[in-house]
Amino acid sequence: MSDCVSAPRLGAEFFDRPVVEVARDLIGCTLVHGPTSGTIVETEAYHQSEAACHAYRGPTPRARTLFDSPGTTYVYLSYGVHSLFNVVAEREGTGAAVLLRALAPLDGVQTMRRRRGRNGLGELCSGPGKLTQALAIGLKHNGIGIATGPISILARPGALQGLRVAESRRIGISLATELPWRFTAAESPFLSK
DNA sequence: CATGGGATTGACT
DNA sequence: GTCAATCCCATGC
Repeated sequence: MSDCVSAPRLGAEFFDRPVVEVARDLIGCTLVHGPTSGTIVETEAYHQSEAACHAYRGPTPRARTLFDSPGTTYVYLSYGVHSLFNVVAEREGTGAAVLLRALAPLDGVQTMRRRRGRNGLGELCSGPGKLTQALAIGLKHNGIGIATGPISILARPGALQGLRVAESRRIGISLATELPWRFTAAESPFLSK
């Protein structure tokens, strides 16, 4: 198989599995929006059964999207400043999603530099708020299908099949911090700080 | 209806 | 190391 052929787009069925599996398997896949894309190097899983998840208190107006069908996007505003991008996992009616926390920039690097107001490759997508700014993902992209909409995820390319994935505890939360639900591409220089 | 906090970032001491 | 920005939304009266 040649890596010159782009990897297939992930369908909704990829996300119709336990959210922790989905989070781990998204490492090495490619997030694409228009001319910009990057390799996913850091993710976190969130599930309605633990208190750090927005779905913990049921389908409130904000968390409603989390209970939608697998493969639906969940975008919300953090600290009144940053849009954070998630993809809903598990069957419809279960509140669970994977937060994308960092990418290794691939295409459209100049566009990312302009949107971010930063030049360093390591400053473009190395955080959940940074990658949405670099890829121009905002609240208007909440609740759309990752399998058919303008934002897509491509399967892990052959060259990355041997990628080593590390697990650790989630970052930036105060509840359920003991769960090892953060996944990273081992030794990637593009992880969040 | 009023209030408080947050799955972050960047600037500054 | 500290801290403000900025606003949606969950909660409580």
